[in-house]
Amino acid sequence: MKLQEAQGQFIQAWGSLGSSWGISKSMAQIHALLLASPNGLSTDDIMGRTQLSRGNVNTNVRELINWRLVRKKTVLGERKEFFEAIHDIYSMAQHIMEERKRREIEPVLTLLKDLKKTELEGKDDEVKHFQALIKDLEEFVAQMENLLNLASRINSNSYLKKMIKAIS
Amino acid sequence: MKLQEAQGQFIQAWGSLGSSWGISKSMAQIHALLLASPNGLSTDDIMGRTQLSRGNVNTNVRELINWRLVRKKTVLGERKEFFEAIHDIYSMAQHIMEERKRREIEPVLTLLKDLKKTELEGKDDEVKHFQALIKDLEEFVAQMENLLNLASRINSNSYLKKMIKAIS
DNA sequence: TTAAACTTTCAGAAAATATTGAAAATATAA
DNA sequence: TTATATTTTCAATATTTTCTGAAAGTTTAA
Repeated sequence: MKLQEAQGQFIQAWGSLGSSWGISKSMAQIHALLLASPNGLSTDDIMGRTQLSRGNVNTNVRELINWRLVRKKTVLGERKEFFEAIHDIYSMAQHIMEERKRREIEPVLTLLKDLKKTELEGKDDEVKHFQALIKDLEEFVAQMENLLNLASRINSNSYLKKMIKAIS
Repeated sequence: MKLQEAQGQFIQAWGSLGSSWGISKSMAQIHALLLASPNGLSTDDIMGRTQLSRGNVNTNVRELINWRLVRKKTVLGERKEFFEAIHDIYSMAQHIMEERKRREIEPVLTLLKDLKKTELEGKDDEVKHFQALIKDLEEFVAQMENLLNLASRINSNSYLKKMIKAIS
C-alpha cells in the first residue's frame, strides 16, 4: 500500500472520531494530516491533501493552534507559514483535556457550586436527592482531575506505568 | 430558589455539555432530569418537564437505556412505563466510557492494527514517522484503558482514592 | 512605493443533525 | 371481543453546524 493511501485512511478515521466527540471533522482531519507529517505543511499543502477550502483550513489551523496541538513554523527562505503538530501523544492528550475542561466542564462546575450554596424550596426528599447529586458530581470531577494529573505523568515515568497496570 | 428552577438550570447545563461532546441535547437533558428525580418518571412527565415531543422523548429514553444509563421501571397498578436513571455517578461514567469506546474508539483501533500489519511504500523517513505514530497511538489507548479500569475501582476503594491523590 | 505573495474574514450555501407530530402498532382492561 | 391507553415509527421540517470562496487585509521583496 502507498503511504499516502494509508495516511488517507487515517485522516478519514480521525475525522469521524473527531465528529462523534464534538470536534469539527475538518479540524480533526487537518490534525491527523499534520500528525502524520514529520515536517510541517503549508496551507496549500493541507488544502491539497484534505480537499478543504482555504478558509476552512485557515480557520481550523488557527483553532488547532489555540488548542496548542499545532505550532507555526517558519522555514528559512520561505515566505509561507508552515504548521507542525505536536507529535508527543501524551502532551497532545493533555492539551485536549485541559482545553475541554476549560471550555465545557468549568461552566457546569460553576453552576454546581452556585446551586450548592442556594437554599432550595421543595419536598424534603427531592431537595435532599438533588443536593446529593450535586455533591456526587463535584466529587467525581475532582477525582477525575486527580486521575488526569496522574495520566499526564505516566508517559515520563515507567514506574508509574507499571504500577497502574499492576493495580488495574 | 424553587427546586424546580434549580433542576431546570441543571438540565439546561447538562444539555449543553452533552451537545459539545457529541451527545444529542435532548438525550442529555432527559438524562439530567432523570438524574435529578429520585423516583422514575413517565414519558408524559418527561415531556412536561423538558418541553420535548413524545417521539423525541421515546427515542432518547430508549437510547439512554441502550447506554445503560437508565432503566425501565414498572409501578404497581400503573399501566405506563416509568424510567429511572442509574444514580451512582461512577457506574454512570463507566457505562458512558464503555459505550463510547465500543462505538468510536474500537473502529479506529481496528484500522491502526490493520495499518500496522501493512507494508508501506514511500520515503523511508516518512514511512517510519507514520509507523511510529500508529505505535504511539495504540500504546496510548492501551494505557488509557488501564487508567479507566483503575478509575472504575476508585469509588469502592477509598485506599486507592487516597493513593491517587497522593501521587497526583 | 508597487506588486506579488500570502493570510484572514465572513455572508451565504450546503450538509449534517435533531426534532416534531400524527399515524400505525401494540398492549391492556373491561 | 372492543375500546382505550400507551408506545413506536418515520417522513417532513427545523435547527445547528460546517464549509466555501471571493473580497479585503496584511506582509514582504524589490
